[in-house]
Amino acid sequence: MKLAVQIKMNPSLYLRDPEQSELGKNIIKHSIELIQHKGFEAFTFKKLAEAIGTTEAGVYRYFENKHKLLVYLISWYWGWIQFQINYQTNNIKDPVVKLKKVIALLSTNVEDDLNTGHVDEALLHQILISEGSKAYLTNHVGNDNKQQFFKPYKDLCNSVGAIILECNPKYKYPHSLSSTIIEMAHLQNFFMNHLPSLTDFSKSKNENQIIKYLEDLVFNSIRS
Amino acid sequence: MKLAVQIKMNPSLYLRDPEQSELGKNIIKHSIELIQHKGFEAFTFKKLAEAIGTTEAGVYRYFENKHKLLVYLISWYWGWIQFQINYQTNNIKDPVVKLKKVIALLSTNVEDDLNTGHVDEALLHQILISEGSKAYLTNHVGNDNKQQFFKPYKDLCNSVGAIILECNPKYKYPHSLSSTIIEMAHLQNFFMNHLPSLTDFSKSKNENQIIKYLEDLVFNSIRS
DNA sequence: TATTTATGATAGTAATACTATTATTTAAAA
DNA sequence: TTTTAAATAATAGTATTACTATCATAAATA
Repeated sequence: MKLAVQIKMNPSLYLRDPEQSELGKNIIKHSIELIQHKGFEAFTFKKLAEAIGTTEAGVYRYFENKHKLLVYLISWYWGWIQFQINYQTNNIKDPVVKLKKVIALLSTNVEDDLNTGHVDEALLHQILISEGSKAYLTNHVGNDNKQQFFKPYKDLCNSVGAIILECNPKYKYPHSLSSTIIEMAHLQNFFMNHLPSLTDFSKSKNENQIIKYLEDLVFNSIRS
Repeated sequence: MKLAVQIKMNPSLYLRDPEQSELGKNIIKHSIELIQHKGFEAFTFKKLAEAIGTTEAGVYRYFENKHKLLVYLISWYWGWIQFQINYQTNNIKDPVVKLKKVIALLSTNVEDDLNTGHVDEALLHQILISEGSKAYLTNHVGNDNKQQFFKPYKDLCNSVGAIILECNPKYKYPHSLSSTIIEMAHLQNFFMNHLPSLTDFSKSKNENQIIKYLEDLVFNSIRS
């Protein structure tokens, strides 16, 4: 039997639930491929429709615009990562070990999760690295936030913050450190591959170095 | 006599040097105001032309497209910050004091520098917070990088990295820590104001807390 | 004074980001 | 099984964006 992982999505992100139809699932699948390949700026609903074999209007029936589609994909990813974290740290007692696991999960290039048919998590991870911050770096972030578009991100930030506090209940900046870990796991990866002189990982381009850097950063802060 | 600060810009960023004419200076001045006010996505050359009282074609004679204009503004800002850092840490011997000064300069909301007539640094600082990462988070980052568009950022990262090494010559991640400081000085500020639950500065919304957080993060790492 | 150079005014194009309409297919309810 | 509703396909159309091109005029320079 297939263990179907279902991520609960905020309904105000879509007009029609893409999980409920083949066309919807195709929109998700191909938008991930296209955004990853062309970049979010060059991605259009017309190109998406062509890739699927439907029409522009068909896509608009599911998503109001490409920004909401991006936020949908990103929310999905955070929900999925949250699930991975819960699952993989479930029976770990030591909060330090737990936090290391979280850092590794956030920094490692993901493999496609076969439990989620139409979503390629490896590509989605790449989208998060290159496009993730565009979800909130907009003029309408306030409105989007009111509509709870960023709840999965905030929830994740809270979970990680809680583990940080388990490590050291007196640490003063659990949320900021948490958002720093999450953002830097992605940004140092982007820099490593595209602007290597902004990192110290230029030669080997190995994500394990990012993990070591983040562990060094995080545990020196927490333990002091 | 006026101490005119001139930031040397990469000529491949523009078609005609905007510093050399009134129209050019107006393009800089009004683009800063418009991008800050409307956000980069909603900013267009047509709106800019209307604000200045020229035509779209007039703007296109100076900048090939709005992305290059954004990169121009951001490069200008990094050049200016570099100058501020050099100037304000000039006679400081202690690298720890120097690094604290750098953190403060990067994190503090800037005042308009009256030595630079057509550039409002306070607004430009806001642009860096909200739009800064869009300069490099594109599909054409490789090409842009080849054309040296990000040199001012890299130079800054190197300078800060050098100070970090002065504090502790054995520290392993000077560049990554440096880019972490620079990015987080802006991102924690954005979060504080727009997604406060991703930070621990929600109530007071005071940038001094960001400075304290970054100092804690940085010096615990360096000194260990 | 002649001539280069920058600007202004105007037009035009291809692509983007949508909205609307109608016909057709598919699936669910009666 | 028929009726009805819902989803999709096909097509068209609009306003805005992101440009390029042309030509006249004003200002600066040789």
